[in-house]
Amino acid sequence: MTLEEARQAFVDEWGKLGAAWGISRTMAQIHALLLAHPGPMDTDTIMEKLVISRGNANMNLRALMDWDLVVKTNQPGVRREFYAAEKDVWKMARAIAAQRRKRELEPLMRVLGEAIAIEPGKNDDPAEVRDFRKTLREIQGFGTKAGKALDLVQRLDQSSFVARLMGLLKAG
Amino acid sequence: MTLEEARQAFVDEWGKLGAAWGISRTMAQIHALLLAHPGPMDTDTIMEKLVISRGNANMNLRALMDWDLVVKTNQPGVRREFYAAEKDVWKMARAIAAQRRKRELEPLMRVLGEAIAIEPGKNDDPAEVRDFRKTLREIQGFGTKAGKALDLVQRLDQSSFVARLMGLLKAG
DNA sequence: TTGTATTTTCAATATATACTGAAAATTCAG
DNA sequence: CTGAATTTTCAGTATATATTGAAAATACAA
Repeated sequence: MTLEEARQAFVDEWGKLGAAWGISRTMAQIHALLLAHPGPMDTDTIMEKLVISRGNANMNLRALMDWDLVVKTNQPGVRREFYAAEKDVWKMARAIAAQRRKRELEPLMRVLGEAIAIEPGKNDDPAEVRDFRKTLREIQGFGTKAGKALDLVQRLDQSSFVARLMGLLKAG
Repeated sequence: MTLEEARQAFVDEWGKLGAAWGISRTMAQIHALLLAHPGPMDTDTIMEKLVISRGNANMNLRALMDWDLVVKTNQPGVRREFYAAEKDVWKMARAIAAQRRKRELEPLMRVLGEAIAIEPGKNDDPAEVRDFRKTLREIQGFGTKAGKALDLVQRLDQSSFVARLMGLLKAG
């Protein structure tokens, strides 16, 4: 396996992983490509390596920047823009956690709150209402804990968090 | 907001959440429907509530059983099969964690191992190989820790795990 | 400025994914 | 067994999502 083949294998697998996590395959592949190369890369190189159109490359790069996973850089004297992935895995995880919290956890928690707060109509079976609320409260509790965990992840750095977590896990 | 409206809101939101996590919207909606009702439900009721075909309902119920999120039950004297969601949120989370570990983490770790173990060709820049391996090793390290955490989640019950995690997080 | 390299947008199109519906298979009470 | 109820399968179709490519907008060196 040469370097290029290994990179290709990584790009493919990262793309699959992205797809399984609701991120478009191409977006994950661009991310992997940038992760797998030492320096920043320009749009044409990305287009060529992944065999995708300029529009596609541009849109997905924008999405990656939106997720704070990729930043634009400039090379002195060169007009083109270059793109680089954040390579610190911990920062990467934090960026993803922050985004998913905002995009998914928060809307869910809002709906749970509203659904639990229903004023049941007189045709609603009180036992069913109780059951429904109970299930939703459980999910809400789980979500609250997940949110707190994500908050801490935002604040701690990798070494202290992971060290503590690992200590905890060994003790468990 | 009546009970039915609240259920509908929950089903919608859970469907969106599922879609964002790479689970088909309908699969997540069926799951939500079962979570939001006290007893098991038969295929026709699900079809009617979500306005979907029999084939669709059947396929997604099978997928949910595959994920260990839903079980078939029988009612004495009734031929039809009834379906019920696991409502314990912690068990639900464990089931999902176990599946995702197998489906996503394990294949990724295999590819990472293979890519790190490349025998670089003589045309491969040693510095690039070193960089590439460094990035992949970081991801591998992260994956290993995530896997260990998932292992523990499998073994501990909710109260002891969450209590320990919360203690940890407050201390951080 | 002006001209050109570069990025961005987006309607049209292609592709992937999900869904339907009816036929085939299965199950089970009688 | 028999046959009706029920589940399962899957080819065909619909829908959603991703991608292209070229025109428009933008940025910038001269």
